[in-house]
Order: sequence, then C-alpha cells, then structure tokens
Amino acid sequence: MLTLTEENYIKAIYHLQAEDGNAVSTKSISESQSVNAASVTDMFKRLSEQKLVAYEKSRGVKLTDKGRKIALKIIRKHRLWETFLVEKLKFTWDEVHDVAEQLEHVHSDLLIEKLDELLNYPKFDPHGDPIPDADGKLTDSKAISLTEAKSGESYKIFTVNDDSPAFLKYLNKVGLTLGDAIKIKDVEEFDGSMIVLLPDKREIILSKQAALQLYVKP
Amino acid sequence: MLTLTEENYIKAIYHLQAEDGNAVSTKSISESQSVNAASVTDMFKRLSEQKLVAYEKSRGVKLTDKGRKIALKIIRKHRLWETFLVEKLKFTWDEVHDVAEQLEHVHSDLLIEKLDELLNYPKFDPHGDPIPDADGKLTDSKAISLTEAKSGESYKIFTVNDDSPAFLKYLNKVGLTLGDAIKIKDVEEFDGSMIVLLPDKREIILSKQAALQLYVKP
DNA sequence: TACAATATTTAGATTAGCCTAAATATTAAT
DNA sequence: ATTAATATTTAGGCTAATCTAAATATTGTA
Repeated sequence: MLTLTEENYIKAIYHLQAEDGNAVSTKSISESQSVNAASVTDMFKRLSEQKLVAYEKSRGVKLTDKGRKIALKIIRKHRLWETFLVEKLKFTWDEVHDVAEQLEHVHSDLLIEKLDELLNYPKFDPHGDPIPDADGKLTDSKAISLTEAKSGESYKIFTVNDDSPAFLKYLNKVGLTLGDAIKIKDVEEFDGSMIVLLPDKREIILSKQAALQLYVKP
Repeated sequence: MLTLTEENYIKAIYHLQAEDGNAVSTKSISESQSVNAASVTDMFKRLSEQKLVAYEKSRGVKLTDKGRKIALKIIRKHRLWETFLVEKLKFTWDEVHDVAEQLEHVHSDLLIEKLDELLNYPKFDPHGDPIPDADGKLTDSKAISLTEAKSGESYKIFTVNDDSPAFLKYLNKVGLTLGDAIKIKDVEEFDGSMIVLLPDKREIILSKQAALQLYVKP
C-alpha cells in the first residue's frame, strides 16, 4: 500500500499533467508540494520503481495507467468527502479543503461505497468538479452548474447532481427533463433564483438550490 | 502536533492504564502495538520529553494530565466516528473498528463538533462505550444499554443516548422519564423487545431499537 | 537470599522522506 | 553556436520509527 506522501505526489502529478498532458517537471512538483527539488527526484525514482510513473531523467514523469487509476481513486474520495462535509455537516466551501485533504487518505472501499450511497451518487462536488465513479470514469467536466450559466444564453440539461427521488419528482413536476434545451431569461440578484424558458415555451422559476443540482452544457 | 504513531501509543497507554491505574509496562505496549520492546523504550523517552507521560526507567509510564487530555480527545473522535459509521452509513459493529482507527487521526476541531451535532450529541458509541465530551468528561461507564439488562432485574434510567426530539417525544408518550425506576418483566427472544414495569405499575413494551438508546444502572 | 527467568535498556542498523551543497544537464538569449 | 540562466541530479546528512543483539535490571522461586 502507498504511503500518505506517495499518494500526495501521485495526486499532484495527476493535477499538473491534466493541465496540458505533458510530462510533469521536478520543479512544478517541488513547488506544489513545498519540498526541495532533490526530494522530488528521490520520489520520482521510488514511484518509477513501483511502475506508477514513467520517469525519464531530467525530462519529468507521466502517470502510468496504474498511477492514474490510483490518482482517480484519491480524487474520488476527496470530492465525495467535500460533498459530505458541505451537504451533511454544513461546512462552507472554504472550510472543506484541508479536512478533505486528510479524509481522502483513509483506506476503506466499503466506506467510500457507503458514503457515495448516503450522498445519492453525486456526479459533481460542491465546487462543480466532477467526481470519478468507482471505475475511475469522469463525467465530462465541461458541464457547469446552472448557477454559473449566463442570463440570455441557451443550454442543454446534461445531468443532475442529486439523484434523490425527491429532486427527480420535483423536476418532473416543473416539467424539466434530461437533455432539454433551455434558455436563461433572467437571474434574480437577490436570491439567485432563475427564470428559465422551456422547450415548450413555458417559463418557470428555479430556486438557486435547484439550479445548483442541475448541470448544463452550452 | 503529535505524529500518528505517538497518538497510537498515547491511546494504548490510556487503555492499559484504565484497567488498573498502575504504571504501564514496556512489555504490555510492545504487545498491544506489535512492536519490539526496544522501540517502546525509545517512544517512552520521546513522550516523556514532551511531558505526555511520566516515565520511570524500568518501571513504566503513567499519562500526565496533558497526555490524558490528548488520549480522551482521540477516544472521543474514535467513538463518534464509530457511531457515525453504524448510524449513518449502516456499517455493522464488526466493520467499524479499522475504519474508525484511521478516522480518529483526522485533525479538525470543527469536524468533530459538526459530527457530534449531526449525531445528536450521543453519550455512548454502538458498543455501549461512553463518548467523552468536548472537555474530556466521561459519562459514568457503569451504565449499560437497556438491551443488556436482565429479565427480572430492576434498574434506574440513567441517560438517553439519542437526544433527538423524535425520541424524547416518544419517551414522553409512553410515560418514561429520566431517573425512573423500572423492572424488566420479560424479554422477547424473537425481536429483542421488552416488557417493562413502570413506577406507576403500568406495563409497556419497548422495541429493541428504543431499548438500545436507553442507558440504565442497576 | 541467591539465582534463574523475565523484562528493560542500550548500542548500532535500516528505511522513508526530507534537507543542503555541489555537479551536471537543459533551455534561452545574444 | 556559445554562454548565461535555470532545472535537475548526485552525494552526503538528518530525524522518526522501527529492528536485532547484547547488556542490565527486576521479579519470583527454591
């Protein structure tokens, strides 16, 4: 099993590699982890021995499939815990990160499954970042929460973040379906509620709470 | 801040000292932590330097007030997490220990406060062990869950484990109050429900679920 | 009380993860 | 294309937590 430190390096490599797909440099990890570059070289060698990264001397590392799988599992845990902290423990967005950073290193597949279930299998965390599923698959991250959609623009409903019967029933009642093309008529500054034009030309009002759970693409 | 290993030693010392109040030997910790006795001597010295234990060479250690405070905080976290795992995530009793063992080392006062709140400030964990409060105070551990009470015996209601309005309302409805002297008339083998004689001579039936939340003293 | 059995400590090594300083490699600019 | 600036690696050391083997202390029993 990986040490906590190895897990943190793997995660950092994943995030930096995601930016452009190039090999990740010693320097960038040294900065992101606040450690000396020499220590990073050490760790690159150790991770390479475990076949978690492909390491080319002086050119940096790329995650192997094995490494990427581990990274996605850690990210899955991190984002599920963030969701838990905000939704169940009423943390604010800015309070969750440090705690999730610790919780993500707890090892228990059962725990993650049960947590996922408790939260209704969310696809996005409170920051709108996609949560990898148990197989490491990510929902296309170009979807955004409806709360971030702009007034006047048109979108297609891509997914719902909250699969609970209560929310699905609500959507059904207001007449909103997955895949619907909608247009934002107006956003109320005061409470973040939105006036939305449906495909059948009806206009409905969505609360900010509802909009948060709807993910759309332009 | 203490390392994970230091925390585990402190906790082990607390549990062994609780047994009889004597100093804790190198050997007993060596066995409980599955490490070599020489390693324990090393750690005793380090903990002693930090004034977490009083160490007398070849005679063992006793926790200082500072050490005991830390032990109680770790135990509080462990038992709150166990309660969470069983009550909210539907773990069975035997599945919780290893996971709680990891979760207890997450450092965040806010997290523990919020978790305590989510669980309705429980006084006992799923195994019936008392949960220290935020100041490290323990509810007298001689209280037992009503489910462990014997048929034919008399008890006094000492505390309730679930402070939720729903449960308190239920107790009120059946006419049970804190401090009541009750007698167990019979325990139904099949579902664990109990026939209980109240001070006013009325007999009521308590479900196992309700009995689990009631703590009594002989 | 003496001595054998058991427990504890000391001494010296090892590993992971970090450091600094010096050597080497890569990249960018003239 | 050369050189200066920047990045990377190597070499050697440190600390926490572990180990084994040997030395010492404590305890229990004849």
